[in-house]
Amino acid sequence: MKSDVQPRSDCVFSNVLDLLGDKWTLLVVRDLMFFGKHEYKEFLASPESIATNILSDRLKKLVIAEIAAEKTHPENKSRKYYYLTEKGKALLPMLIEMARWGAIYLPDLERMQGVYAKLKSDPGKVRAAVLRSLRSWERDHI
Amino acid sequence: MKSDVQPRSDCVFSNVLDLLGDKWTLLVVRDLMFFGKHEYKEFLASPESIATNILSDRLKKLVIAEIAAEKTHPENKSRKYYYLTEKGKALLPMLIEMARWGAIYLPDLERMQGVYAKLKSDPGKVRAAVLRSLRSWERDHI
DNA sequence: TTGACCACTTGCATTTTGCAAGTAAGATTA
DNA sequence: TAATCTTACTTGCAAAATGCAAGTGGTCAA
Repeated sequence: MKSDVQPRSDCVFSNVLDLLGDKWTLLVVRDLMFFGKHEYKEFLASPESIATNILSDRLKKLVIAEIAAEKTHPENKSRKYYYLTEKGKALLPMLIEMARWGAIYLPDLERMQGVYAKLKSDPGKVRAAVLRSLRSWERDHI
Repeated sequence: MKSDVQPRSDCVFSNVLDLLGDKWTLLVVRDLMFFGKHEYKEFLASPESIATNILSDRLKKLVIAEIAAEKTHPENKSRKYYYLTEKGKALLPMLIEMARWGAIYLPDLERMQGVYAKLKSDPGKVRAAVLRSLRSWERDHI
């Protein structure tokens, strides 16, 4: 299903950026992918302090784009789980390359040194571990 | 040299997106990387029809971030060449993974079929060819 | 000297972002 | 059962970003 945004052209980069090309969307994907965050308040608690209307808007767009999916919390109807679809998990290689670029050109990010070291030694392993963790959570929750 | 944008956090994704996370910046990088475009009017002619003030702004930011560089045209002082720095060329793996994601999830983009086929058969070759082309242009012009 | 070209800048309207307060549904507690 | 709390938002409005269309200044060629 298509986003209702009119594509600017039929270039793959343009189309991807129509979906993901803002400062917040990929941070939500990051939280889903790497930080085991699945609920609205967890995303709100990320260090960048996203605004509530922006978070709501981005989650909605990710669901519409089928990059993420949502389900009502099994025990508490006030809460929702968000999680990545296969389409969303498939963004991992791009995010890994983004992080590898950052390892070289943004080396001083204190919080990233552990991740940078792992990416340097075995990016394949990082990828496998992330996917394993995502699937494990889904087995338990979906 | 740092951008004058205050980072939102010390996460690599957040920092990269502070530089690149809008709809236009990576399209300019795309034109530099893949389409042999080096001048302002060439970027203006891309199918997405970027606004002149936005293009100017994004080129300036790419130069400040040292992702691109500029030089006055050797024969005509009214014109400028823009080209990717090593830092800019190093975005290629991320762009390749973005395109590979698009090959799976945005398969119907008519303009992309040739690129999709090449990425499928030999992404390493694509990468090498792009870098070769960039360096060749630089030997002739910088 | 004039007109064309190129790379922008500018003023203003529109859109997006983000703040802060508020709302509704559901859960918990007294 | 009612009051309070929690959660996920929505809303109104201000600020910032985007983008349109016109304009500007420097350079070049005729």
